Amino acid sequence: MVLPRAARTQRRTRIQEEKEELILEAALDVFATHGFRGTTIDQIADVAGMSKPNLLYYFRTKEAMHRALIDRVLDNWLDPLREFDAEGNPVSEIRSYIRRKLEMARDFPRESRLFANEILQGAPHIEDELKGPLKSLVDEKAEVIRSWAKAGKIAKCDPYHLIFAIWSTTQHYADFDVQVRGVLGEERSGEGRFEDAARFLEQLFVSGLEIRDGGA
Amino acid sequence: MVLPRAARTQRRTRIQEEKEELILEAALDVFATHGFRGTTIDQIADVAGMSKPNLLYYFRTKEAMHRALIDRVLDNWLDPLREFDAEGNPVSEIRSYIRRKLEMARDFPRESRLFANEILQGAPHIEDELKGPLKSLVDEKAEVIRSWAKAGKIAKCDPYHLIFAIWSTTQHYADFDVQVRGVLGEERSGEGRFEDAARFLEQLFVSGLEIRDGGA
DNA sequence: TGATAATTTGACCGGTTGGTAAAACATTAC
DNA sequence: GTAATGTTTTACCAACCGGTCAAATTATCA
Repeated sequence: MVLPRAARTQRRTRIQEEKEELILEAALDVFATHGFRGTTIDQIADVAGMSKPNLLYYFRTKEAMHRALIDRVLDNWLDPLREFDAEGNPVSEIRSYIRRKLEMARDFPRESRLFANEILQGAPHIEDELKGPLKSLVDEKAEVIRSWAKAGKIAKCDPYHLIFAIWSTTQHYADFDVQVRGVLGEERSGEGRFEDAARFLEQLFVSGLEIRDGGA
Repeated sequence: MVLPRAARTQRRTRIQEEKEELILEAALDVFATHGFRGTTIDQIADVAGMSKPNLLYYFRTKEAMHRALIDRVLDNWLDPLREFDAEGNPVSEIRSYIRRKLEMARDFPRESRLFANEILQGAPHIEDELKGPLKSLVDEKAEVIRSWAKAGKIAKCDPYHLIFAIWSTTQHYADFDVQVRGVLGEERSGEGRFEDAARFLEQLFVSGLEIRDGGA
């Protein structure tokens, strides 16, 4: 038989698993920097070190590769938020959420950029996920934050915009990396910038959410 | 004569000015959502309501359109930071900088996304601007912020990362608009979200930068 | 009005793109 | 070993891409 992988019920051979991984790795590289439409199959094949028809044997279309990547990334992307614990100490929960997101920006910048590209271009492939699972999870965690505020453990604030602020500030170091490095200059563009960012952001959010006399 | 606009020394006709504007308007639409490589001249021509050769009469290449847009946007993009006044009151300067950036995200989302796309894709067309004029301006303003901190007017913090945080949180509402609206749900996706965001961000940054006993 | 310059169009071109067909080659199962 | 299955390659195609050209049309102005 000559059916490509997607048509089979079960993953079979070792070679399949390896090649699919190799392809997705290459595809991540290219999609992350050029977006869906700006990416060509030839480019991916080139990075993966195989011929285009060979690549198309494993993923029948460009869409299929993109979808496989998006599914995987979206899931990982939400992990740090899932860990957000309602029972924990508010300040340290927020602090460690920031730290985890920042680590992801540092360790998986391509994944972050793939996601950013998708959203920037109007999320044509993941609108349902945004309005479904993603929204549900955020709703749930927003409720946790709201209850902390109500209990007087942190300052009153809109929990949704708090989450947006944590997302944007942390992902900025992956998505806008070129700009960050351009502005910081060569001498401050080492990995140390992530520690500086962590220090700053923890300070900002922790003291920004501290309860004080003037409240609200 | 039949020389396209770029070759002429002076802007001549009314029709030229109108058409160029029309084209850039259309190009902004398309570039902002598909990025440079993902955009086709046909698409732009279509949105602009003219034929491709006609469009190419005004801008000889896709690059030329993109460059014209980028130049214009980059300049506007920096305006709010330029207004940042060393002599003003620190807290209200930061507050109004946030407000201005948020207004830009609300009123010029396509411009923000064009810029974001360019950075995401590695800033191939504006690397020089990033390391030159942009860096210089940020360096200058960072020095102002540092002096405020030294004078005890705001909490000590890394001024570069403060600026990054303001950029990312505000632009988030333009660049990640689909996601923001998806998460907030239909009922909170009106223009009111910008006011909520402003309230939240002003609170976050102002009290996050306030001097307190345990200070930084 | 007519001459001149500015604008618009349709037909076209070479290169690239996403994807296919079929056969050659490699691997595995018996 | 050999038959069946899985993998890779070569050759290809139709559509699309950025861009050109020359002719047709329209605006400008003496």
